[in-house]
Amino acid sequence: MPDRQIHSIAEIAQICGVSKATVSRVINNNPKGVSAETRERVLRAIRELNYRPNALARSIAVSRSNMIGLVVPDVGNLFYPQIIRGVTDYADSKGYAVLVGNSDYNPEREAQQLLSMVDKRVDGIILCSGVSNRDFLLDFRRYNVALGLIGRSFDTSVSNASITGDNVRGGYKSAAYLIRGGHRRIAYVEGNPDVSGSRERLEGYRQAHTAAGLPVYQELLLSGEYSIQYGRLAADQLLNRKIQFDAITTGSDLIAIGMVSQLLQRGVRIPEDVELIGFNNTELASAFHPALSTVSKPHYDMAQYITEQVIRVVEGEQVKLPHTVVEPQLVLRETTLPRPYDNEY
Amino acid sequence: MPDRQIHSIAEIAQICGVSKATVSRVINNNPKGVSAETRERVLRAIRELNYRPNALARSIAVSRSNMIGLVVPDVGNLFYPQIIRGVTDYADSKGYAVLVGNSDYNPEREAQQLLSMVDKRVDGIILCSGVSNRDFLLDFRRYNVALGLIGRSFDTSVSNASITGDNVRGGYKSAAYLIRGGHRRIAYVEGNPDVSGSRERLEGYRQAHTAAGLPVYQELLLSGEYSIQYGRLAADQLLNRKIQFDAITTGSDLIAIGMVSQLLQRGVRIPEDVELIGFNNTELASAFHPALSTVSKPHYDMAQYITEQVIRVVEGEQVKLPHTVVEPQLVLRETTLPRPYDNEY
DNA sequence: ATGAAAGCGCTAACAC
DNA sequence: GTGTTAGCGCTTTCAT
Repeated sequence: MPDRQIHSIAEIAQICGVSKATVSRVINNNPKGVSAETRERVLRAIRELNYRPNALARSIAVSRSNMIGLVVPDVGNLFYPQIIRGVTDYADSKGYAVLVGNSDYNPEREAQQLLSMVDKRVDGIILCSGVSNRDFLLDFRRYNVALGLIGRSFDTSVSNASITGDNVRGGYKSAAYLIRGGHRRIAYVEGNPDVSGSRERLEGYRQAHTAAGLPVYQELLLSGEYSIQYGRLAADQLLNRKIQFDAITTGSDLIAIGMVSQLLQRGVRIPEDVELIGFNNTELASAFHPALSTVSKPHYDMAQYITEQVIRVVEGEQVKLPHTVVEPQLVLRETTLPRPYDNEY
Repeated sequence: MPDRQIHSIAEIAQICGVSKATVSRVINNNPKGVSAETRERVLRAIRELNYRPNALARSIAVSRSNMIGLVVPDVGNLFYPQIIRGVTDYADSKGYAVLVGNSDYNPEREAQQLLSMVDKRVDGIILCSGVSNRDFLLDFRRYNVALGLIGRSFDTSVSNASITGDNVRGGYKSAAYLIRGGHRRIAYVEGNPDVSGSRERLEGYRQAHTAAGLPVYQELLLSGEYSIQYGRLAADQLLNRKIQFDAITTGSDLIAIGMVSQLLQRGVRIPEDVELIGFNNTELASAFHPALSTVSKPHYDMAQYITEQVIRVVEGEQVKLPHTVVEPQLVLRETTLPRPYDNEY
């Protein structure tokens, strides 16, 4: 059985008959201050003993952990893989490890996760469409960790950087497209109503109606959670309560999938009887059958972008465009009827 | 602007006029060794200064980080949310944070991620259906971190615990069901062929054919990657090459979804013309239209389970059932034709 | 080029 | 009940 040891810089130093400082220099391959031959000797010892420098110890010495925290509502939700991948990819490319946590759309849990990451002294945090209120976040800044927001825009004072889709515009575009198609009773089905994105999309939905001089019916406004299951439930509710509707916009592709699935099962034809538009253009939207019409944003890129910004502030670099909002695009597929559309509104 | 400071135990000690040891005692609410009033005084200072103990410093002092590492092939793949959620849930409940990394099905990348977690001195690692070979893993044990494997079974010497579905049985069951349905040219479409699960499922597929006295045709064996996109591609290949097939088993629901999607589009009826069975019973399988018949395993529970085991070894507790394999179940839905089946083989 | 020593923020053994 | 001290594994300043 080989030696099962984690060695320390002191051991290596002793073995090579040099000081810890010297070993430290070669580890961080400090270009100067160590002769070629000692460097070689040290490197050999390191290799032979399979020595791995203790990053934690290093972190406390330099007050820099090279870790960033990522807190999302629910890593189990099929919307997040893109985000997580974007963050891990960029972080990894810059030598940062990423710590993940779930907030479960719960402000207390979210605060808890955020603080737990502070305890671990992450250099920066990426908070995904949080439920935190402005005051908490503002206060949170006292901990002096770089904070990036994705999917939510506050005033700029609460974070170092943020990127989000324009949810109002997104809600507007999908509703407007349906209105233009002649629909007058468009159901709006949202996920968690506490999330700011939900409220913003609803606002867009309202604006589209107002702009067209149409009323908004309270009974057509549903909300629950961002899941396939809830989509099913919502479809059942609409049908069971015999609420009349001729089209649907949703706050998530997952909800959309659940609804389509259930609607179809109950004999409602899509898009002939009911047109429907999802949200987010996840991988699923195009694969689903029928393929979902939806509102698209480049989540992976957005995740990479916010990670870049956060790391920039960590490393003291200039952050250009700290607060960005991206214009969502309507992607028309099979759950809507074709009609001329040129991204004109 | 409020103070933006991270304080240290020394500051708190000084402010309260006590020693660091005392502050340490109250932080770890060491029940004995500090009077009620000093405790109160210290707690107040902590609260007022918003002091957060440095977990990194603590980690190096106690040689325990309360972090566990999770490395999966691709956090962006829709199969992993369940796993990640299972791991984070259990870890969180026990006070552990989780570090995630992608291996991209690449042995070098995987080794890199594993070592990077060693550097961060995670207490344990959960490796998800890795591509590492036995020798590497065996050698890896030198670093003395608890290792749990999910989705892959080696001989027990390379890990402290493991859990996996019985892929051979899974492959067998789906092929056998199709054979029993009278099919004789069953395409087998896999993801990354380097992953052990792929080979095992293929083995099951072979066994089912052998048991029925049927030949296996090389041209019906495809593999690529675990994605919707590859499923589409595979469907096209089969069709374009005019390869005759009357049923399909796949190594992943994602591949299945891609295939169904493309097959339907090209006018192949499912299940009338071609029956198809997915693998893993992800959330998508039941939501998809038509709902996927598939092979099911309780991934979330498995993830929780392996995390529990890993944490047990970290905490020096007994690990019962360290190496577990779970029997997969055939779940029949709409991509297969109904016929009597009682999980009898 | 190399080493000694102090320091990072914490815990723990021991003394009082 | 509380303080002193050494130590965890590293970096870094300052000598030499």
